[in-house]
Amino acid sequence: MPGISSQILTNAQGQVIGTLPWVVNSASVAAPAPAQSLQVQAVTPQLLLNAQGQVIATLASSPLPPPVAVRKPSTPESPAKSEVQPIQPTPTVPQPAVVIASPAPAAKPSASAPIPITCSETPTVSQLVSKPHTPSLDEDGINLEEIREFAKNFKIRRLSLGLTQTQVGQALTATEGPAYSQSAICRFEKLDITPKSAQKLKPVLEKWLNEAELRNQEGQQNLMEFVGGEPSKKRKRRTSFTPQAIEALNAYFEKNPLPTGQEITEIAKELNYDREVVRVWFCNRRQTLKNTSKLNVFQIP
DNA sequence: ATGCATGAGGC
DNA sequence: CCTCATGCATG
Repeated sequence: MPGISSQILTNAQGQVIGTLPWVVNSASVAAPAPAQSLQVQAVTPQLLLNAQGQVIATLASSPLPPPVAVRKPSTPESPAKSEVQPIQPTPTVPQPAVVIASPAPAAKPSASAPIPITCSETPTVSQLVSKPHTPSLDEDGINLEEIREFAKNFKIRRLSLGLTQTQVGQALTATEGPAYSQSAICRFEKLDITPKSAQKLKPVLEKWLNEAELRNQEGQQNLMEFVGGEPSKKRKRRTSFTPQAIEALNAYFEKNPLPTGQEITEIAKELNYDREVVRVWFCNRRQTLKNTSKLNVFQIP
């Protein structure tokens, strides 16, 4: 899928509110406007990137258009059905012609600075008062909002590049640095992981994505090549519990999510499953509960 | 997208 | 044995 790139529109919070597909290296401009192009005529937003290729601001020749409908670029392979849903118009204030997106989420050790230092001018009341940002840090000082923000952003930008989770995973393992699988990408996007994991993944994905977007602009999409299935140990075949067993296990779990060795043995015998399998089931059950009740709380795609 | 499995680190 | 971070395998 060469030549396809997109322009990303962001609001003051650096949230992506839309993407504009465009043709990069087409032979000429003689071609009539793409049939399915958006109706954002007259508006020619520009992207301002920082050294890391991050979007730090967008320029619009006129007042920003009303929430632009996102056009889902057809993904090359996976028939992915429900990948993107319309982006809800972010509850933000009127957009000026020049909006400065989130100040490059680079290094930000802890909470945000108290009062924004402005030029030698006396701060206005609104400046002092408007502190609407509730960083909602978690117990470990992780900015959950920022994570959610990036996750949402990541998915949109990934799709804009026409990449699947699998491709990202492969590319990620191909290039240097931490490697992650499709599963990891999926879980990150839907925040089905602990805030800690998310924060660890974020920089990796961020870096990779920026590089991918750069290559894409340069036409070369040679970021993907390779992928050799290496020898993998033989795994135990995945156990498939019967609906009845699941029901029983859940019942036991409700009674006591942390059964003792004895109890596990009994449950295993009762349901006629390998003891170890039952033990792992409880472990996974507990883990799932934790993961789906953190960053995740609120969303339901 | 998720369910079950693996392995490291910690009591 | 548990928790955690991850991934292979599967519906």
